[in-house]
Amino acid sequence: MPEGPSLYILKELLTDFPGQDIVRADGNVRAVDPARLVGQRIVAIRTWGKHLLIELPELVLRVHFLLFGTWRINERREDKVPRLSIETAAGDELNLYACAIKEIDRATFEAYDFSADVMSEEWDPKQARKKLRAQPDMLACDALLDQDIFSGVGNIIKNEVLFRIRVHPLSTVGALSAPKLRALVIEARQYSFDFLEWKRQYVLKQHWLAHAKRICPRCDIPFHKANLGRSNRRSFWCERCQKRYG
DNA sequence: AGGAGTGTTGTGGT
DNA sequence: CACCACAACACTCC
Repeated sequence: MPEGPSLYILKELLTDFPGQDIVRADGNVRAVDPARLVGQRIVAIRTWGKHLLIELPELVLRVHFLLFGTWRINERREDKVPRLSIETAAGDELNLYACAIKEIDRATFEAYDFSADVMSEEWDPKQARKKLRAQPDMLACDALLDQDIFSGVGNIIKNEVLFRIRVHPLSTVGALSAPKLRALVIEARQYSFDFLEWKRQYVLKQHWLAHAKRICPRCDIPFHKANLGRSNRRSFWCERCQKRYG
């Protein structure tokens, strides 16, 4: 469940946790000693793209769910041992599974640039365009997955955004017209919020137009499918309606 | 049953 | 040093 919108939903589900004291912490996490968390108060919970940040007085936990990570709130999976399980004085419980958890230092925490997070109120499209213009040779399919530019965008969003704006994944960023570059940035956020709403309604998959699809819904011809770019991730595109720039 | 994938990091080779 | 390919991680679904 790891693209930005899913983390946004997770953060919403955790609104009761800030201000609460941790009374129990355990799990098979290796990089952090759960015992250290006991007695600390949860100061804040934030997300940056696909990162969940749990701020405590003495440390900040960075949780990344990678490809397979899951969570349960006020319930447990019967079949899996949590990577980390936290219980608060009020009896709320957060269980994290199959994720990468590490402690980050204060400076790293404070250096997070929320203007790069497509889900953030601080999202700054102008900054994103500036970063894109600075890397003209970068492929469109790589640009969208670059977490320093579009934090929170994952492979599904990548494919859907490129389809929406009719841009071929192998286009170079520098060859995009100003309006296309603008559209890329606008849709990266817009689609992410569409993703969010569909995810809430459990109807995300049925709204996919390109990702994992075989036929272009606009042209009714087969999509092309290949692992493209430096990221070498799955791309689905229509040779007829997605123009290749550059 | 086997394989692929909503992701990232680290290692080792060229 | 830059760039790459690939492994590892770990789970669900087709």
